[in-house]
Amino acid sequence: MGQVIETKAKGAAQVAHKGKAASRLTAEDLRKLLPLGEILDGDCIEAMRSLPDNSVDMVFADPPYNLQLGGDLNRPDGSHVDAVTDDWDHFDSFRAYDEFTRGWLAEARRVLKPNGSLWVIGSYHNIFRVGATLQDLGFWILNDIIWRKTNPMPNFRGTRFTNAHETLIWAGMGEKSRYTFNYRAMKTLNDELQMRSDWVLPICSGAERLKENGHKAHPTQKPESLLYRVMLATTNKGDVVLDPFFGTGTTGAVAKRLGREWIGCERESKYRRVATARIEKELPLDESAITTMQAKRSAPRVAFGALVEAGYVKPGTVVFDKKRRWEATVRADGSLVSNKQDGSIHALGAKLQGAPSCNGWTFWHFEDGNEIKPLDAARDLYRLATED
Amino acid sequence: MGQVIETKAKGAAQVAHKGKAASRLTAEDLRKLLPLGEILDGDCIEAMRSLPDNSVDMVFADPPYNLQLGGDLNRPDGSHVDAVTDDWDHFDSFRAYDEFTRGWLAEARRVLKPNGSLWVIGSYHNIFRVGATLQDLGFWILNDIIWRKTNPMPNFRGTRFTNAHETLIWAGMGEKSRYTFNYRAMKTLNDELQMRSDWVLPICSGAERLKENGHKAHPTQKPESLLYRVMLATTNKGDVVLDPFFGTGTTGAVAKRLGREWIGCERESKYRRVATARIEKELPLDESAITTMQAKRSAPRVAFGALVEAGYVKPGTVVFDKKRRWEATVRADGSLVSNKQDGSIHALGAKLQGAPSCNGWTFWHFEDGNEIKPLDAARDLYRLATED
DNA sequence: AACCGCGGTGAATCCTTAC
DNA sequence: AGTAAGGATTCACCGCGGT
Repeated sequence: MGQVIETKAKGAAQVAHKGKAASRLTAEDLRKLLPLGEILDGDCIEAMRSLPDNSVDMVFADPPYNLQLGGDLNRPDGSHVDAVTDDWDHFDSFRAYDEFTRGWLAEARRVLKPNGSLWVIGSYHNIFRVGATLQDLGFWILNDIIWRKTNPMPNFRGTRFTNAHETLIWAGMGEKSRYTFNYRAMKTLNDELQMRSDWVLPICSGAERLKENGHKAHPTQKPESLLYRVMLATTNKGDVVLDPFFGTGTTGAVAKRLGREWIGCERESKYRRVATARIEKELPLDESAITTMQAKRSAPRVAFGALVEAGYVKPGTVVFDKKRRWEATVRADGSLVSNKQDGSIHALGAKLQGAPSCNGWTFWHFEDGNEIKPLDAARDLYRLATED
Repeated sequence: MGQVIETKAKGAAQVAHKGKAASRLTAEDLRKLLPLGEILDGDCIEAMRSLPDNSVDMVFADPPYNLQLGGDLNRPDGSHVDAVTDDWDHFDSFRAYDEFTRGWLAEARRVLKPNGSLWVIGSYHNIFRVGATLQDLGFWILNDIIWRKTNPMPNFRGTRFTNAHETLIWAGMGEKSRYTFNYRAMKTLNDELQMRSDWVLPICSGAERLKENGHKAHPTQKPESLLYRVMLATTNKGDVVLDPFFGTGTTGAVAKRLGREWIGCERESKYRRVATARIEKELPLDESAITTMQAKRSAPRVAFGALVEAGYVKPGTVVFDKKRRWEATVRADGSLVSNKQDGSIHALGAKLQGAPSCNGWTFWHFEDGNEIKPLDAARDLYRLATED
């Protein structure tokens, strides 16, 4: 396991196993021909060519996103944002990126078993192109999955919405082909509720983030929790998982832990080295432990603006404190305005009282019929109505 | 408002207003030519042809995505695309959908102002194709937004993840083009945290869901809260919003409420009828309720020198950063001097910190009695006093 | 010991106006 | 059109060192 081999060394095997011949081999024969637990050196399309047809159960791919970043970016405190500027993420045009995408997807398709499935992760920069291309190649999308990051990087310049998620596509080989989906495992993992298409997970940081000389070893290391859920959901124990963009080997580490076989492709020797050492250290779980990891459910935070949007509090509503010392009017964005001063329910409450802070939910009240209620009461109603 | 007109009736106008001629008209002239508050009858590509170039501030589109509905597909030239339901022919079906998509997106692009923006909503069936196509046409994606449904329909057969979200794409006209984004309003709406790319909103149900004879009037009616957030974020009061797939008029209803102008296209007379009645009943909010928190950038610009001239900050005043790592003295012309270095409040702050830039208004502080205040506080006072 | 403040950082298509 | 200057802008989490 973890051994790095040269693509070239598989040259002979490639010829022997390609084409229909492979289907005449038994499953066990086929498996013996696969470089299980190895990181293939070189361009992923080339490397995949060394693998036989119809031999892999699942492909997980984290391709370059083609970010097309502009100049430097600094945080409001002046510190510099460490961007992804590596050569491997640079393409000359959408066309060039599409060609690259079509190339590796076609190889992945050849290598996949008829009932295998494909996962790809990406952002809005590339995921629409990837999705359209894989549909063109005959893949059948089963779900798109949203990874909602609990701790994304903010938008420092206040120019757009915080980019707080990434998208994964899960696809089968065709409309009629079968695929593995461990429904019960997912439901158990999710407190006996069906697992949804949005997954709330933190980004990879802390001890899990691999470092070399104090710097991150890879700019885009994915969290193990993400791969954990992917594999638990759509592979069985002993299945073969191929990752064409292996990087620092998150896929390999999680596969080993969960008792899946793995094959990686990675052209940067530095990443291969880091991944090999990482996976070496990983210990397989025993079977009983595999089902114990539980997903945390977080209490939903409700913004006052959401109540306004949803009509629980109408713009124009007059609100006031309990002693009616101050009055304010609700505006469309959930701000309050009062006599030339305005702000959020919390900020305006604080400003008017001259206090450092204020809980607007309990400070401000409104009339409901002839009752006087705090904003908090409207929030309770909203939570009841939108509960999962 | 709410009147339904025939596309054909605009035929003459169409010729007169198309092309470069439109750009020579004043904004007010142009607006008079637009069918504001009307639902254009017919295929949306045809209907959009009746609108002048560069005349619309925002397009919100909820296109059909069911690839089996061949009857919904028309080529850009208006000709009908035969339904292709054979599973072996999915490629052709995608191609027809792409053609249709390219057709309406191209018209939307022509009609949009140079600094306008486009919203499209879809699911994994179509959104990847739409996203790739709009990139190909030159649109520049600003965000992809996830509408995370609080109450999605479960996956009854337990064969996949619960499809609990839809995807929206927000795009500007090009990489360099500007666009409207009401950052402060969004931050306020989200309790003083940046609005993220994942929006948690309930699906449209209950009293909001339009019914006819006890059955839902439209199969995919969108919640008003979704349109509310879209319009509040990316349009200003009085802006023109075009919806090429108007359906039961959620876009029109919310636009009217928020003081935006709207134009719809809808080929089904039943939907036009329902939408017209619905929008008729909608009441606009009054102006003060529509007002939202304003960006600091929109406040009149004040030179620091003006504060010195007016005596709000006296020459010779010692200013310092919050941690008192640096000190400087105010000179008569509004520059600062510190230990042989000098410059504007911004330039000197940047120089001393070795930072690429610095906001001198918030960086430098001064003593006022025994309080320490940022220069920004003096600017606020000056602005209040010199308000017109 | 537990808590607090500070510094660091993460797949990011991240400014606007005047001259 | 290009350049220079003004000045607006951040959330969650982790580790460390001091109290």
